Amino acid sequence: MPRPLPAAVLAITGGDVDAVRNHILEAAYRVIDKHGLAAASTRAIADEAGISGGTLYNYFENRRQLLAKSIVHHAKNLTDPVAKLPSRAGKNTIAHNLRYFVRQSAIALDQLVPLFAAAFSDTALLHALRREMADVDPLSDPAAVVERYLLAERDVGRISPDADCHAAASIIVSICHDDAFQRYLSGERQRPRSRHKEIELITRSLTT
Amino acid sequence: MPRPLPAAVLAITGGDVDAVRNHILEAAYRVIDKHGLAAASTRAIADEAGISGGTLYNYFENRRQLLAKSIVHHAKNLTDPVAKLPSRAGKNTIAHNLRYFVRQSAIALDQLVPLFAAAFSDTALLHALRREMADVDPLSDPAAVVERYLLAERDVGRISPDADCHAAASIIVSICHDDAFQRYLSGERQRPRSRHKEIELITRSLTT
Amino acid sequence: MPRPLPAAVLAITGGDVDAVRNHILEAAYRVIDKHGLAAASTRAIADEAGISGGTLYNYFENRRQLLAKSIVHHAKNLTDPVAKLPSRAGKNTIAHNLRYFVRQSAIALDQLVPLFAAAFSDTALLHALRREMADVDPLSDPAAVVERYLLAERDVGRISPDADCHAAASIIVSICHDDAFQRYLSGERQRPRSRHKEIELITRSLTT
Amino acid sequence: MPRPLPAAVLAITGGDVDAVRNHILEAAYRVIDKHGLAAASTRAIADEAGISGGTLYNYFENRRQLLAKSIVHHAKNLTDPVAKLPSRAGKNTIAHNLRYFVRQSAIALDQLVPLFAAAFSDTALLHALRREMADVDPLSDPAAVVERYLLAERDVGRISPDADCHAAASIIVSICHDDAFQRYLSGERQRPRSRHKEIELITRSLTT
DNA sequence: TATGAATGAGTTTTCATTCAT
DNA sequence: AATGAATGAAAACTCATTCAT
Repeated sequence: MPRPLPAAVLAITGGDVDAVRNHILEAAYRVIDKHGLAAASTRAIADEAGISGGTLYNYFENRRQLLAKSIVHHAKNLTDPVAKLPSRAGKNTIAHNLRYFVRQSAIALDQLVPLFAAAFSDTALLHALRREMADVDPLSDPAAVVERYLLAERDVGRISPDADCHAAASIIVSICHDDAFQRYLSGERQRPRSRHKEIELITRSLTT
Repeated sequence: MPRPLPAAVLAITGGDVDAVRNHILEAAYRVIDKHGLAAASTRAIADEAGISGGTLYNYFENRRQLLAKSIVHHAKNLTDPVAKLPSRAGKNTIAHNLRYFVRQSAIALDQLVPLFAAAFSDTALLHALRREMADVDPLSDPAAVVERYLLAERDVGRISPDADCHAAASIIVSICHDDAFQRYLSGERQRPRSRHKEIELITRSLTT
Repeated sequence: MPRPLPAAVLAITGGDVDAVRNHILEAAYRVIDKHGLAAASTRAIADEAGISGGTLYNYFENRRQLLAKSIVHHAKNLTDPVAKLPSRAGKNTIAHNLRYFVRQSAIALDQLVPLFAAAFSDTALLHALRREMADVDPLSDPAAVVERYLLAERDVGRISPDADCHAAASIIVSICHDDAFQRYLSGERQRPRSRHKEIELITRSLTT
Repeated sequence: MPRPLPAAVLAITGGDVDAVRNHILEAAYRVIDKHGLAAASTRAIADEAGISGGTLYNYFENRRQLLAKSIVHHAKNLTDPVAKLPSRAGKNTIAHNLRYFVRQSAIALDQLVPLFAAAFSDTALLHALRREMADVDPLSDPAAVVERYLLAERDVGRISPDADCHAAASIIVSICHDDAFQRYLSGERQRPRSRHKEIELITRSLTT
């Protein structure tokens, strides 16, 4: 019973060690996404990845490390598209651009919130997660991204010089986070709220 | 053979069925609060309540329903103090009152966030929780409370007639929620952020 | 699937809690005796006892505690017959009585040696065993028993007043122990060596 | 593809098959000595030897055979210093020489006892061990060594002609064995007992 | 004839749930 | 309408062994 990876897994990974590791991380994500963290047993992850249970331990120290790495791995992928917001400064309206940000980050957050929130229930996993997150680039922090965008708008004169861009950015991001939590809590996979009104309130305060 | 409840439990509850049920719900909360959801086994809850493991099933369908009811039960208790905000309309400054709300709700949320977030890890528990929450009085929804307060301020003329009180209230609440999650995620039991700047941004927009 | 103990176990124990505990201790001993400590998994013990694996944990903290208690439980039973040696003082010959002791203790040691020796391989088990042994009556220590016998013989004048009864007793016991180890190590369940010659050497030294 | 052994191992063994085998046996002993038999996994042994896990199986049938050979290999090394006892005949006192033997063999036995006792826990390992021991030179048996020494003393007239040297030797060795077991069982790494009194009892019986 | 990843049966332990008492 | 022992299916993790490379 020992040897090669199953054909299906070999086909995907080419047998490359890093590719197998990623394959497992993604399998873990799919399990959490579909059935929740509580269902993400080593058995379930191994099944989803199409490998044997023992094989997980050739790639990861233990279940918690695997889950933490899976969560951060996914978070990195998701925050990338959001990072382009600052380059939109000067184009369209500010409200339009912020709505775009809210919409884009909703897509990412709908995937991330269940991951992070779930980790809250497991102290040890939360610790592992914090360890993994310490390595992530702080520039990709969404609040910083939004603030950079608003400052760019101020530079091109579309926001009043004394506007508090930091507070505004922080509000925007909080709204996104809370919306995502509410969406997940209420259950029906609803469309994100557009938050037109709230964005309008913010932009008005920035431009007057 | 059916025996009476232990003396200690009888003394507290008087043997009243609803009182026993509450007694168990509170025991469950204490266990979760002290040792986390993962430690909230039926055995641990029964021990904390001072009754036998089997007895739980005379009062609740199963462990998940018991936990969900316990979480919602506690959430209700916690939102009570916040409900008094509207009566502050006309006194002090608006920013002062909103800061008071943010401070008060942080106290409640620091207890609630771990409960809810933990439930996110368990799809079945999350479903049970959603079912229980459907029965909760929507008037006690914090956003509605804040909005009622702002409308009262508009009635007394301290807010401009065309201000969007709904959006403002919704923003305030989102900030509170997100802060509480961030506090828990970052790990150190920090003091809540005051959010002066953000509240100032909101109030300025309401009064001009 | 929950309830009563299997009929076979009920028949033996009458459902009495202490009887069930003893039943498990004896099942554990049988497993160790037949297949060695390494084979004494909780699964194997539960099977031998005719109960479910989880039930073990209603009676014992963990596998190690169960094994340690099983070993000491057995040791107590076995050393009882040996304790009668001192009452033989004055009857038959001394050599005859010592040979009787060697023969009797061989019966006990053939059962005990595998238990104790095996425990040597598991540091944690050895610790648990020492803890359990601390509660055993030191008067039942075989060397003390033999010495009491020899002193009794000295009192009745069959041993010279300046004989070193302590050293002699200690030698006798060492011989018994070593014989048992050798028997177990060599494998064939041989008859114990009579040790006539060695006993003769000792008795001669005690009587001249 | 077949690769050469790692440089470090080649340097030690010269690539000679028997040398590699010995290298592994010694690595196995070091692992058992440091962390106990339970920790002597193939992985741990391979790591200690500086080779790959699979390579073990080119030199040994299976883990059990490897361990058994390692134990016997080590036992042979340890009994060597003891073998010199007979050459001391005629020098010092007999008691002095026997005490020397008891002291020397304690050093060896403190290493051997854990090895052998541990093997007792595993029926299959015990079988393998017995098979390996069948090949060992019986002349190196410690009891035979002591007896040869005592006979030599008899030849030079320091022991009475009708003394039972065989019984005496056997007693001495038993004492050594039992002491070593007791030392290990009692846990504290104590100094070996000198056994003056017992040796005196024996020597008196040999010389009168 | 060295490698080391894959295997899967095996380990100990936990726990929600049931039901005879 | 309380009890608590029995259950057995899970859980995370280990490890001897194999064999394609």
